[in-house]
Amino acid sequence: MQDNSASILLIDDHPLLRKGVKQLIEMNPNMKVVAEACNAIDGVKQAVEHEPDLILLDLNMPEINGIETLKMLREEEVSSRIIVFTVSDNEEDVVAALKAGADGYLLKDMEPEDLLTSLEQAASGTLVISPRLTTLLAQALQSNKRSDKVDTSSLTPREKQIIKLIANGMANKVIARKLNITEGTVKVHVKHLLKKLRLRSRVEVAVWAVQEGLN
Amino acid sequence: MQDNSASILLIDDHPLLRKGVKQLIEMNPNMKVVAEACNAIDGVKQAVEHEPDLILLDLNMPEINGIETLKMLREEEVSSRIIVFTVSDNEEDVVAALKAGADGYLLKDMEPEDLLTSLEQAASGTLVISPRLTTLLAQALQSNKRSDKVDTSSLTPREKQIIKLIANGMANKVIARKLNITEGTVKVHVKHLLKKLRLRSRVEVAVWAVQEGLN
DNA sequence: GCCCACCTACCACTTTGGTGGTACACCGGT
DNA sequence: ACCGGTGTACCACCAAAGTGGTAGGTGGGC
Repeated sequence: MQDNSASILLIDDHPLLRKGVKQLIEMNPNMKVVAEACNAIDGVKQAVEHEPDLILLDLNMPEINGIETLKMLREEEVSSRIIVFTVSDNEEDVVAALKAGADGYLLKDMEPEDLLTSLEQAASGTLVISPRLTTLLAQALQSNKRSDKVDTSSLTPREKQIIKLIANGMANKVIARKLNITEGTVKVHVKHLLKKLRLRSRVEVAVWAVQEGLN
Repeated sequence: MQDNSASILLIDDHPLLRKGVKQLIEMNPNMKVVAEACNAIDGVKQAVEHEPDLILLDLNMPEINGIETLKMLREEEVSSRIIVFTVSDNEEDVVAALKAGADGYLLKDMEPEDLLTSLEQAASGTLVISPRLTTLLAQALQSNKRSDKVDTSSLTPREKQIIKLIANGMANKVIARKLNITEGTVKVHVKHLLKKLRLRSRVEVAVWAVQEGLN
């Protein structure tokens, strides 16, 4: 806050890389590295102490990995924007990072000048993502299509309909009213679909349906 | 299958645009427009009849919109790759299309040559997405962070823990064993968190937790 | 015509879930 | 030293969910 340059914290277990990134960043007078850390514990400590505008966080770290670190930072209610900065273009990592609340995901193989502009954007509040990851993100959203372990095909239309209503949190009685059938009949359908899906309660049905994207 | 060029079906209510796209596509000898349709019903019919390699689908259509059309095509078990081709860079549209199983999402303001290469990629099985949509997709995945309508802050650690277990489909008894407390105590916690979250059953808790990404 | 899958309905029954209340122990803050 | 929040436990009670079985009506397919 003393000057108008964005303060940055680097968390990465690789000293050489920190050095390089720091040099790069400080070529831009609008940004300044105010602290560095080589592991999660120290990173969280520095973050709490400095409350930087941006945190550049590596995913591959010994002991506690980046995602965990991210969660720890969120627990501490650090207000900084957290940008994951890593070599991993693995779908799971990207999705996990974003779900954990990352404000950006940049790959280490970016061109230096692109990195700088991305960081400036991030500092100004934009969610930044390496363009290479577009397809990955789209696939993550599509998640339903793939991996239908349970054979949803054996379900009758009525059963599918009731699954959706259960996934909306409705009780048997409410479902019965909505479909103009008796509660007993709803129970019959529920019983059958539980058998078919090999689940043990409507709660499991609900979470399964939501995760499968049956809306 | 007769020749090795990719067959394409255009579904768009705008004849002029169909004409333009068709001309563009047929500049590439590897692709061929085999049919056109100006609405959902006709589109599905043509799709079933021709089973084209690719379907270019507009979202803004009278009567039945593109997303619904997409679902209808999936219902018919059409094997074609379906590429949404639209002006809408609206997050909801993109997400809905991908969740409904679109194999691509391209914006109409693309450069013609980029469109051609994207279509070629799509025909060869790649999921194609207009680069402009990256940030949008990322935001969709982050969905948890934003819009905490319910004040999750008032929950005690124990309650949060139990919410997660409920979201895993566990019964009170199972939760009790896992936490080494009595079932009665679990019920107490459930009762309290239902009040705090203003929900009416553990099923609602489960779907809320899953949607909020509390894993 | 008959069979089969599906949807519907009713029954009795057990288990699980949710409500209301009281109570005690622990801990951190005033 | 007292208070409030938290976690634990017990109780009784009623509501909801799930199980087993039987059974009638419908519509499509052989």
